[in-house]
Order: sequence, then structure tokens, then C-alpha cells
Amino acid sequence: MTTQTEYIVTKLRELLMMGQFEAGQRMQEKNLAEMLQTSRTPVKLALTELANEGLLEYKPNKGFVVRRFSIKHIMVAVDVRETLEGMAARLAAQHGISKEMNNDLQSYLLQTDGLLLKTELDYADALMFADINGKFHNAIIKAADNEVLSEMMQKFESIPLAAARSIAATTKEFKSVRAVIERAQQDHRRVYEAIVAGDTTGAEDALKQHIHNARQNLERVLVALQENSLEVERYPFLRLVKG
Amino acid sequence: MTTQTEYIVTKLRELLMMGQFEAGQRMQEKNLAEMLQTSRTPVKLALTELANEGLLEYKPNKGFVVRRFSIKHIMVAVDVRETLEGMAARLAAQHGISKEMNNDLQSYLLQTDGLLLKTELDYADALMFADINGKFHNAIIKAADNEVLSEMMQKFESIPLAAARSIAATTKEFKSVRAVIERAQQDHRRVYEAIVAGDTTGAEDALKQHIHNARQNLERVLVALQENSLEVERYPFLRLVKG
DNA sequence: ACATATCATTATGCATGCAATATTGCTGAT
DNA sequence: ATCAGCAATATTGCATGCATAATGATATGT
Repeated sequence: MTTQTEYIVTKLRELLMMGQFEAGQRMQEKNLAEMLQTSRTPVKLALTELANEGLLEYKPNKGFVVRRFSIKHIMVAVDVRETLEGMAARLAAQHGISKEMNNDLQSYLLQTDGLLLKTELDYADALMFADINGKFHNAIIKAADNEVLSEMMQKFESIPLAAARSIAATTKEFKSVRAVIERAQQDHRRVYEAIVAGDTTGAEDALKQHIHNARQNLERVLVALQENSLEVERYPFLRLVKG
Repeated sequence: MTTQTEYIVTKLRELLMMGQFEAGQRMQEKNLAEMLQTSRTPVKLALTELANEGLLEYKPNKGFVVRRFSIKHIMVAVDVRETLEGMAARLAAQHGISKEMNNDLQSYLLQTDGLLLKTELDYADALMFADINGKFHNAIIKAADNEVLSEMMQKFESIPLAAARSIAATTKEFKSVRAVIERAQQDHRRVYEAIVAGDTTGAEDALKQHIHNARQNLERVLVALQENSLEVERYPFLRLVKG
């Protein structure tokens, strides 16, 4: 039996990421308590946690509101991620990786190869790749074996589209799904080889380049979204504001 | 009038950083409530915040305990800081800095010059330099103009000795205070000049080198502390564990 | 002496009520 | 009509009480 507070944090985080609440909307304790069939106490504790994670903003005596994310904020988040993951790749190449980690990374490469064997790639394939991509990146963070770095990477989980898995998910917006995945796979292979070769600079550069590529795709998608030339409904969690 | 919860967060953070609580010690709501002349409700909210900041650990139905920091944890934190501040310097050089920022940075350089004019440098001077050093680093973070980067830098404020100001404060352990400060001042000047010159790579490298130097001093201090050949009382906030 | 089981004590999780602050709606004056 | 001021309402901040889970002490059996 888990505590109510824990459950509420998880539930509200999910709802927030799904875009069930408008940007700037007030998160009132009483309303949420009724909605979740509980009292204000655990709700307030949960909101405190979510505010610390960066999903909500808090002002004393005024309460919590849903945080707004600008496109600029998302893009600079990816810039930071590029730097941190570059460092992770460098550390992984420096320390070397375990046998299990090696197997995992190879498995992700093979899974993507498998995906690319299909003659036509659809929506589901793009999402599948997004998942593999996320796992690949997480593995490298883990291989870096730096606790502070790992904790910092958590931050991206609460910024829409900033995490590896999320960015890759935008692949589905492109006609050229295959081209995007093939490019990413090339990048991954280069990163992997540099790491096993112990080539610290090569690993860092390759991973940075990979994220840089993903960043360009992401920027195209975000600009298109802002101009409403894409179906915003697919990104309900994007509580965007101008700037 | 500020809320009690805010006050308690601030107060407990201060006490924790000062080492008033042992590593691993339980932070019991009732005790703290009595100590702070309040009730358990705001105490629990405050503890939740501090746990999210990383100063405490929390387990459901068991409560909060003071987090232990290993020397390794501190050192890898500085590694991450080197990477992030290197990025900040690069961005600052890329964007260019405002007139006010330029004045501030020059002022910090001049203040350090002033310090070095003294024939003999003492304890207070080392602390003074630590303060200037902290301001210099903060200014560069600000100049980088990346909101996510700024938020991440906050993390180091809750890791003992990981922040710029804290590391510099260990300068006081050395007979050669002057040598350490002179070296740092050289580094700062190099960073400053690269930034105003718009030399992105130069700024990044110079700042990374600067933090790398500070890291070496820090490691010497930490090892000496662990071997008890230094007065641990000077670093009461160091709730260290082996590893 | 040691391990285990049982029970008493203590701590945390949560609901609720009241006080303080903020928000909303209303009234009236310009 | 607009705005200021004020009253009514709603919301947050906090204290307290009770339920439940964890801790610690005692007793019992091997």
C-alpha cells in the first residue's frame, strides 16, 4: 500500500504531462481534493513536490498554477542536454562499459535495424523508435556513473519535448520517418563505437552531434506547431506561450 | 509577513548546511515542530521541499533523514559544474555581454587586485576572495541567458563545497593563499578577456581550466579532512561518508 | 545467550476546523 | 460607463485529533 500523497503526485504529473490542465491555470487544493476523493493535506504536499520539479509555480498565499513553457525554454533545455549528454558519453568512453551495458546498447542498435527492415514505416514505428532512443540515451547516462549528472538529467523529464524519448517522438511528424531514423541510427552507431573504443573526444562529439540533429528536427516541429500548421492535439502537453 | 513554511525551509536549510544535524540523522516532525515553536503541518511541507532539493532523503511511512555526502559525490558534482559553467562561458562569449555586466566583471577583477596588494593575506581575505569568486561565476551564468542552465546551477547550492563560493572558501587551508588567489585571478582575467573578445572556445576552455584548478585544491583539502589532518570543525557542514 | 513473537510506544499519514489572506462582487460617487 | 472602496465569499496557512504503520521493549521458548 502506497501513500495517498505518492499516488497524487504520480497522477497529477501524468495529467499535467498529458495537458489536462491549461498553462497558467490555478491548481486549487479544494478542487483537486474533491476530484481525487481525498483531503487538502496530501494534495498540498503533492503540489509542493510538483512545484519543486518545475511543473507548477507557487506563490505564498496564492497557491499553485500550471507552469507555462515557451518554445525558447524548450530549445535551450535541449542545448543543456546536448552538453550534459556529451559529458556522459565522454565519461562512458573513459570508464569503459560493462558487459551487460554493451549487450544492452547492441540490442538497441539491432532493434532499430529490425525496424528499418520494414518496407513502410508508420506512426507506431516512430513511437517504437522513440522508445528505443530513450533507452539508448538512458544507458549512456548510466554508464557515465556520475550521480550528480544522473540527478540533473531528471530535470528534462518535466520539460515538454526536452527528453530524448519525447524529441524522438516528434519523428512521426515527418514524411521522411525513415530518413530521420536512419540518421539517428548512424549517430547511435558512431557513439557506440567511440565508447567501446575508449575514444573520449569522439564519443562526446558524436553524441553532441546527434542531439544537435534532433534539435533541428524539433525546432521545425515547434515552429510548425506555433504556426498551427500541425495538429496541436497530438501534443496536448505542450502548454506553450510566446517568447 | 512571510509564511511559516518559507521561514522553516530557510532556517532548516541554513542549519543543515552548517552541519547542525548529523548525516543519517532522522528529522522527526514532532521534534522540529517543538524546536521551531510551530506545528507539524508546516514542518512537513518544509521537509518535503528540502528533500526535493536533495538535502534530505525521504521514505514513505518512515520520514526524513539527513542526506549523507561522500567525497566522491562532491568531486563528481564539481565535474558537472565544470561542464555546465564551460557552456555558460561559451554562451556568454557568443551572445556578448551588456555594459552593466561588463562593469560588474571588471569590478570583481579590480576588487581581487586590491586584495592582492596587501603584503600579507589572512583568513578574512580568503573568505573575501571566496565571495568575489562566487559573484564572478554567478555573473557568467547570468550572462549565458539560459533559464534551464541557471536552474540547474541551483543544484550545487545544496551540495557541500560544490558551489564556486564554497570551493574558493577552502583557500584558507593553504599556506600559499596568495598563490591560489593569484592563479584564480589569472584564470578569471583569461575568461573575461575571451568573453569580451567573443572567443567562444577560448572562454569555455578557460573557465573549464579554472574550475579544474579549483577542483585539485578541493581534492587536496577533502583528502586531508578525511585523514583528519585538517580541522574538521571548520567544515561542520561536511556530512561526509566514506566512498 | 540468542532468536522470535507479542505488545506498548512512538511516528507518520491524513482529515478537519479555524484564522488569515486573497479574490470577487457590489455599491455608490464622479 | 468607469472606478474606488468596501463587504461578502472563497482560498490558503496552520493547528490538532485520530487512524495506521514503524519502532522498541518485554517476554517466551529453544
